[in-house]
Amino acid sequence: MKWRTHMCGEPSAELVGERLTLSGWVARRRDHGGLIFVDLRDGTGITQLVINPEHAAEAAALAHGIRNEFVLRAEGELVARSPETQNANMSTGEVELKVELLEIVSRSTPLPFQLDEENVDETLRLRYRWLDLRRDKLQRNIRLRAQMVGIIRREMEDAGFLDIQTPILFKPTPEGARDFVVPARLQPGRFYALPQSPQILKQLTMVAGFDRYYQIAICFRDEDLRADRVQEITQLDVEMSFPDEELLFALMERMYARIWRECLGIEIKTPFERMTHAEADRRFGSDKPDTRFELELEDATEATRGSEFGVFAGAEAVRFLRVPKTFSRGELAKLEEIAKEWGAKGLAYLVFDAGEIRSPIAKFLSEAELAALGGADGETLLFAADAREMTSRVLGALRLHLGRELGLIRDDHFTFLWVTDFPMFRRDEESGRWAAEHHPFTRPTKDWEGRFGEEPREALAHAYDLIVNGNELGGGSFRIHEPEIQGRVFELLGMTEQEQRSKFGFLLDALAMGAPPMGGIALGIDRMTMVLAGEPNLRDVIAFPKNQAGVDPMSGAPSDVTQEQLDELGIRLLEPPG
RNA sequence: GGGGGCGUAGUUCAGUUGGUUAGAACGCCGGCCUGUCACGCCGGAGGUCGCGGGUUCGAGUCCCGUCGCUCCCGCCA
Repeated sequence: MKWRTHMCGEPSAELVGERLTLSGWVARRRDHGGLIFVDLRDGTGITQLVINPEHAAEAAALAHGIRNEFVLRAEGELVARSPETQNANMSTGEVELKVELLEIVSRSTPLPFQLDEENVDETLRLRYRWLDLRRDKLQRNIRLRAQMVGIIRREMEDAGFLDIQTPILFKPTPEGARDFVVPARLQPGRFYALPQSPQILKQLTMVAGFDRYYQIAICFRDEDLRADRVQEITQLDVEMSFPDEELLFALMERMYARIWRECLGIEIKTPFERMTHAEADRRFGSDKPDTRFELELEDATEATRGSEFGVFAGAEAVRFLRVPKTFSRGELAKLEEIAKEWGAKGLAYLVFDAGEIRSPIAKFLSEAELAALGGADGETLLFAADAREMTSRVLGALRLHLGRELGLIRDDHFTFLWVTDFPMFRRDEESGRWAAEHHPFTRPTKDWEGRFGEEPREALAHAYDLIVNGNELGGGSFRIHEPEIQGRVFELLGMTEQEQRSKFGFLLDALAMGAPPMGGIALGIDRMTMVLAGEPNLRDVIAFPKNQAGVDPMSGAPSDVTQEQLDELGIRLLEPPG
């Protein structure tokens, strides 16, 4: 006995007259008392079964008891539907299976939610994830993800990269995100950490002479969650010795072109556009600009240097957006609210409306200032005057908001962009210390190699991000392979020599024993799938995700452990779990 | 850690200025139905209105607290 000769999405006019066996789930049953119709579904599609008591009395008797999501095996002849009974909405709508033999393989209790219901509570969906995953959209997303990962592996293998696995139980890293920590029974009182990234390990594979490494790696970060953020992310991790940026970029571009071609049937333009971080910030107020629409930032710092309007005169930077629309008072209030959410103290504006300027600040601006700004009728200028970084933040956010609100974004487009020459360091607000913008193993650009320590604020890194439609897909850098440079970076980040040894001694030792120049990239597989599927919720591209509190409503993880387990690990809880 | 939103039947939702027995659709159970495809028709069961407290003659509705979920900020090298 065969479970099936075809999948449920396969029957077509060409198979009419053949004897088929199908197995699948009951998507719907329509019981007419005599005739019974069943929509039988598997991962490939749906075929209609017709059960006629005159042809198959036994099957018909059985079929009255069928309910949604039962698993059936049906055998019969594939027949053409008469023209008036064809269903143009189904790919298999010209045919149906005239059932002769029917078997109920598995039954289902009534479902906790209906599979065709939208907006079902997410906790409920996660609790019964096996049902949720049967739904069209999730089937599509998860299959798309698998297809994409398949392409990635083939491209990486074809380019000569080796899939090398790195450990999941590794060493706590002092910087970056909070570690997930795992107690080590064999070393009482000591802990492993789950890797936030295989960064150091992949560098060591380069020192070890493997030359080209890749891995579909899971990375763990114990931080709060968001719609686009989970604790365990999957990334394509890549590293090469004697790196060549053009080669690396070209490899990624070829890979993405193939993914978009094979998964979506879309030809994307290669090579991707490139832009320095400084340019991205100047033009778009963002380090991950959405370049699907124009609307760029303009600078009025010089033009308003001696302005009577004190807010402009006193600000480190005065920048603005020139929006091709006149806004009402209410709309401007809304925009101001958004600006404030992002840290602005207020929102100054000039509305050039029918020959007049509507603005509470116009009276403070001189003819020369207004001339320099150059507003045309029908335009609104929206200003941010603040520390330069804040103007980027506020106007960058407003730009995105307006892009969406005014329908400027072509959402059938995919614009890929390399952002290069990132700053090497940033000031950590809390500690006042320097922190690595990318990670502490990133090398400075050639220009800054000898002097990054003198002006850390200005120093540029040989680091790059890959952006699509304003989403960061991932980023990479060329690494430091000289132990002395690595030591200087650690020092600048505030690490004593002793700390360097205890935390990264093994890396420094490795770099001191013939380390090749190296560089690579890491690209988020989850986010890539989101973009590819047009899916705004990260959890809908992950088969078994956790909720925002890091709980899996299906299994109940994380859960208690027994006292024996705790004793074995030498762990005592300060409080019993709530 | 902070802010916004939500919580009523198995599910998705409605529920008026606080007022009789809390409704609808789908699902479920029973019956009828031979061309449906969200099949149709008739009947039925199903509710701790998240939980606790308060105001009131009377609370799903108002107030306070609490829990859960969700979105955002912080955080995420």
